[in-house]
Amino acid sequence: MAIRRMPVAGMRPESKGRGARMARRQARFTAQDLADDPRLRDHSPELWRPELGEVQRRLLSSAVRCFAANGFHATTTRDIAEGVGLSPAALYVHFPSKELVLYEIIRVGHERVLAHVQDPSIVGSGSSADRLRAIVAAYTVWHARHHVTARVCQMELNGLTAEHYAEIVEVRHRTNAYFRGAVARGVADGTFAQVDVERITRAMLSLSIDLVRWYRLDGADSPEQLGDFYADLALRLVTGPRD
Amino acid sequence: MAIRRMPVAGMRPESKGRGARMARRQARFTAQDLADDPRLRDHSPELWRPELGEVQRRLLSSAVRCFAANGFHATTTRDIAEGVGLSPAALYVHFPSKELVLYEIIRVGHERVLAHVQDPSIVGSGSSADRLRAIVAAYTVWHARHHVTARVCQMELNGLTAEHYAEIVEVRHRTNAYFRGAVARGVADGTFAQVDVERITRAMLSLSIDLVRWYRLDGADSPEQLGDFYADLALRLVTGPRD
Amino acid sequence: MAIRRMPVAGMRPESKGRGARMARRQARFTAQDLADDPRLRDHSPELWRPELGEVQRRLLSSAVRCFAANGFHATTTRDIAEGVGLSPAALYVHFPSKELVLYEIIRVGHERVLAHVQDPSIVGSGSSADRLRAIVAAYTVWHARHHVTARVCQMELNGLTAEHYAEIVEVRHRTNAYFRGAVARGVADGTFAQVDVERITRAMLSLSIDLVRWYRLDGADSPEQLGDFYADLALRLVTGPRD
Amino acid sequence: MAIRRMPVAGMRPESKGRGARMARRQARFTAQDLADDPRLRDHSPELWRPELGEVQRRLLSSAVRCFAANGFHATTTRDIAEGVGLSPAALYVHFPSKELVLYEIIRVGHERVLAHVQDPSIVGSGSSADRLRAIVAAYTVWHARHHVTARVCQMELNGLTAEHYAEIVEVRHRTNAYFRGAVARGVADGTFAQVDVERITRAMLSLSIDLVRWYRLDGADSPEQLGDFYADLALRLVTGPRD
DNA sequence: GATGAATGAGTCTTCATTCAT
DNA sequence: CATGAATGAAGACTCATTCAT
Repeated sequence: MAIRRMPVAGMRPESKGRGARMARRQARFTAQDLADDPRLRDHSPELWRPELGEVQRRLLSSAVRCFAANGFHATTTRDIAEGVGLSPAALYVHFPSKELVLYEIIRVGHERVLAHVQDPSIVGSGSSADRLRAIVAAYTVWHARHHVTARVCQMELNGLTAEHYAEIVEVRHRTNAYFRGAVARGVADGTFAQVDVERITRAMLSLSIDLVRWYRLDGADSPEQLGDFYADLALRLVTGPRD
Repeated sequence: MAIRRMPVAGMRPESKGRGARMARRQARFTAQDLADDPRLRDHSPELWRPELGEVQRRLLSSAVRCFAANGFHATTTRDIAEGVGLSPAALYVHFPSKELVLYEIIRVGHERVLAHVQDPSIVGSGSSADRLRAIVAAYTVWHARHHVTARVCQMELNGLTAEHYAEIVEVRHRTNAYFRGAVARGVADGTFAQVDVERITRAMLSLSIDLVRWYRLDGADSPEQLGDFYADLALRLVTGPRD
Repeated sequence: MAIRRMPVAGMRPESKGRGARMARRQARFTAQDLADDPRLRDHSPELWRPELGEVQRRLLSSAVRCFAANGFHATTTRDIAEGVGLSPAALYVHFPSKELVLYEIIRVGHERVLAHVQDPSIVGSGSSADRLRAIVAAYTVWHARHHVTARVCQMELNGLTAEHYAEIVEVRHRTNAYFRGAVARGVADGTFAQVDVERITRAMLSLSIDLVRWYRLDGADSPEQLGDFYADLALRLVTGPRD
Repeated sequence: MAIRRMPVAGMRPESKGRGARMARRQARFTAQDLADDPRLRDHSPELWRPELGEVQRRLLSSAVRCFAANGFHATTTRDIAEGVGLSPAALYVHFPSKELVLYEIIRVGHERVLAHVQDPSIVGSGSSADRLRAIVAAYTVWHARHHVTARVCQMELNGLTAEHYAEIVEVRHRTNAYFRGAVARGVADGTFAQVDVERITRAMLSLSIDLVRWYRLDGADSPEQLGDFYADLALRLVTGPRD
């Protein structure tokens, strides 16, 4: 359950470094390292907006891997471009800046999660308990299935400009409010115990958010299994203290 | 429950920057900004090793604020030094490199948590339930009381060299194993339900780790209150599904 | 009488730039800005060699405006091409390089001035005074009528390659010698005072050359009026000090 | 009287280029080339503000030579720094940006000229004619003595930001108004003919400004000789047409 | 002809780090 | 101890130019 730097432990990136200059440089993973890393498999290719071009979508996927493994600030435009076999300058043919690559990733990520948990075909129209189950499961499944992208969405927010950051925070507020509403409804209609809605909602979100630190598609749990498990836990959390 | 960039929202850091050049730069918070930010209050000064000098400890506290607010890579040695009223070169009188400042913070942080949750006077020698309660509460209290430092410990691991990273991972493994043991004991002795130890332990840790993203000392909950709350939740998680 | 950056003062070019990245960039005027600027009206379209195609001539006119407003080095091939509604690559269909666009402008400009001041129908065959009058007026009129092009001819010489620069210098030498001859003749035949021919010639040329810095077609003087005025001044300069 | 690229004609900068990559690059003069060029001798070292440090003043002198020879945009920060034997990064220890180096040069230059022509010990309190003589001579002497700096002041204005440009324009307006006043006074008191004050003032300024294109300290005229000569011409210009 | 995509070679600027004082 | 000055090594981004379509 360790927090790990995502690429394969034991593989030392500096072993492939760009020469002596790397010596003093922070060890980092190159696009080469990342391309084949099983820990960085996720389903991001299906995420990107279809109106973007092929190269743009591949650049986004490369950037997601780089940002997830090394962080936004430790990722160079060269890293991103090399992940697609292009020169650094090519990035600027498709995106106006490195920050806008990050913004596109984070914005789309946040919009997709929100849409996913609000999807009527998923949420259904059942009881408060069923509804909460569905929401938590959907949220968890999304984060697990797209865990590499989700990691960037959760951990690289400080690479955004102030303006873009504010926009993302707004989406997060809406998502959080949606969760809080689901909990509050169950409390109001007596399905759940008289829990502290704010604190309980926070805890539920924490569970799913934190999985971006450790989840792997090739691990023990499929996204759906983990979703079920966390949905169970969520229900247990809104069950008041046993008497 | 939003994730926030830690310093006060709405305060535009570049307004105090080093001149026009800052305009184009990624918005960042300077030591000045950070010194007075209520969100960055934590109890880090009591953390540092007593054998360190006064200036070293103040540099560590400054670095913690900078790393928490802007991230390791976006923090300059000037940022850290200015937080103590020194020049960048002075940092090197007290630490051999910026990375070693981070390492000192993260290492001490991890050791302190581990020591804290293992502290016999805290854990006691009660039942499996009492023991788990105490451990979760202690872990949570530590993360809340030192949430700024804890944020660095959780989120800036990729600023470490490979060697230092490996050392930290080792400590984390021991901490996680300690938790897992407490859960496993309760399951073994029948105090808890037959839960999936691995998954449940992970969930419990997630709750406390994730609080570094949003906790503030001037918020609604004191560290102890949050510790109690999360200890309650932990117990509820090891209670099997009610039937 | 100020030297001005040619486009309308107060118009902030970056407001129309290529996005946020322009902010940090040296303020420049885009082809859009320049197209409608009354200060950049001149008669360049009639200048270009008729054997050039329509698109080539329009590219030259666009380039003249860009070079005059921003300077050769601060003008991109994109700027030039956009002034004609084409992509940067299209420039290379019509010219082999950006430098050759500049060279074509400057060479044609210099040849045209020389031809103009030597035009027998203008210079006539009158007295030394009439001849000098005519030459100065013609030189001035040309620079005023084509002041945007002339500005490029006078101020962007250092954008040329060494070879092209040398060719242009040669034409300038001939032009200057032609002026010097007209002054010398009047001195020799007693029409003018015993002035220092070299210094006086330089002064006369300075007057007409410097107008490229401030002249506008929509200003107080028409090219012909200014030509008359400077011709008067020239005669006054070759009149020795009155006693 | 040719306009020349300032460094020694015949010396081809690319002969010392940085290798094959220079082939396609615009030929430029390096700091090495410029250091010993007799055409680039001027008196700039005495110009810089005394509160600046030694290194800052030497950087300004180096920058002046580079900007004069190659233009602001074709000058790299490396060029400037190498002229003082420093690395490119050292420039930023002393100036916050390349543009601010230019601004310092141009601002000081403009302030110095204005102060010089307004210096009571130079202008005296004589007749309108004496006064105009003194002003024109002082203006000319300044431009000749500091012709390399003056060239930058006159020809590199478009390297300034919009804000700095506006400040400089304001100083120029004051200088021009001062000249205009001197002419207008002589016209008003009957010392001069009823000349067109605006046009005549412009012509007088043109003479002195244009000398930055061709003047050399090792040429035929000393600054004072040229000042006398242009003062004579100026008086001849304000003498009405002979009857 | 025209252009979208691509890139080699730079350019300004930053920054961790060193060192003489 | 502290620092001002200096720098090697990057890094984001630009741009003239090429080329397949």
